[in-house]
Amino acid sequence: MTEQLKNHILKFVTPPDSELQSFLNLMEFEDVKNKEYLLKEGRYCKYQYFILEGCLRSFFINKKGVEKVVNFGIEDWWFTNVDSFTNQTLSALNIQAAEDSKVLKISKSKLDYILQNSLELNRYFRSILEKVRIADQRRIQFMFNLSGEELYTTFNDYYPDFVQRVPQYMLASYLGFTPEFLSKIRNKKKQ
Amino acid sequence: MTEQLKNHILKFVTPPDSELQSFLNLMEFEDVKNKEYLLKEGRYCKYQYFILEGCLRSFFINKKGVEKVVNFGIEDWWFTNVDSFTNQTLSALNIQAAEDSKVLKISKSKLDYILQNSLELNRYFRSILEKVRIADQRRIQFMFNLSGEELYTTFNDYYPDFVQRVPQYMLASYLGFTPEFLSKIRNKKKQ
DNA sequence: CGGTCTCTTGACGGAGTTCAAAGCTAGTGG
DNA sequence: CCACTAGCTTTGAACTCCGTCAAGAGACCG
Repeated sequence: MTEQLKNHILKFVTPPDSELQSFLNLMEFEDVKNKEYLLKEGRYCKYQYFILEGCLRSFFINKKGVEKVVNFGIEDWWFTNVDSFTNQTLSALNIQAAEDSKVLKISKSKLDYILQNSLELNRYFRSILEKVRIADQRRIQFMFNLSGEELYTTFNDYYPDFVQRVPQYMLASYLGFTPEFLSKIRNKKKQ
Repeated sequence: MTEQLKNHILKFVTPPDSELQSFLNLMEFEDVKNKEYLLKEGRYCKYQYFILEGCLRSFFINKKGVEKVVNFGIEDWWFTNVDSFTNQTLSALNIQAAEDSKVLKISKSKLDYILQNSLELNRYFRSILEKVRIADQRRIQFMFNLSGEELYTTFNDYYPDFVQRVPQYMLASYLGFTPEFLSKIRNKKKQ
């Protein structure tokens, strides 16, 4: 079950076997059905999740009562609400399964323990954060630079198979516009 | 000169003195005047910068020839183009001083060397990345949730003194709209 | 004092939203 | 196996926020 995470780690760093094993032993398995919640707004985010299969999303409800999708995560991605998890503050976000999913999770105290001792696992999580930061920065750049239609086609080109996996209204929300508008973009392209 | 960086590090971690010193010894000082470039689009981003005083910004020029500000950095912040720096790819961004500034810089190879050996400095840079990730996530949430006017007033409330430090057109660009529109927001508030 | 850089103002246009209604689709139970 | 429902997507008309363009007014710096 932790074999998949082990392989992921070994793509980035090569920790001593003992360190790696004691880390993997701290991970707990969890099976979540589509639409189940791993975190609800107003609670503390206790875990960081490694997605084995399926898809998670984080979102909040804005003043008008509309869901806003902040992030998606799929296989081999780490997923959490960084803010609530690292600062131990109340979460402004929900985390929910967007498909039936299998995840590994680890609590903050256990992760902290590991990161106080393992050089290589620090390097691993630092690398993960670097990648995520690069993704966030690209996303910000795209949001500034592209029209709604361009955002959609760009996203479609980058992740052609992912687009099939989630409802259109979630994708629209993630890209920053309404489902109605996305529908119009899609139908314009057909002609 | 490196005292300020040392203090910053000690707020997060407590590395052995030898590690800390050898790290600080690798930092190089640079004095930049307002509007000087530390990185130009199409080049490699060779350095990560720690800002001692002043203000840096990163930006790109979009298809229409308009400057888009991606980030600002001020005293006690690390600043770089993560994408170009970590992946050693050509930079899509410029980094420019937005005020007369003093910075410390370190090259990728030197930083990598440090991070292969120092547990505590790995923890430091991981913490920095966590903070930065939290900021990016908040920014994405704001951009989705708030109108232009709300973005401005929110930013104004968070960083009231910073708003005075940069030209309005840079701030408008950073917030994702035009200087004309910002001007209209500001004048509406006066009445 | 002259020039460049920055900010303001107004008229117009367009990308995307809102609201409401209807059309699909898949799952559920009888 | 069909009927029903709930959730998702489509469509269209009116509307709004913000961009574009152009011209002018300040402000700063050599």
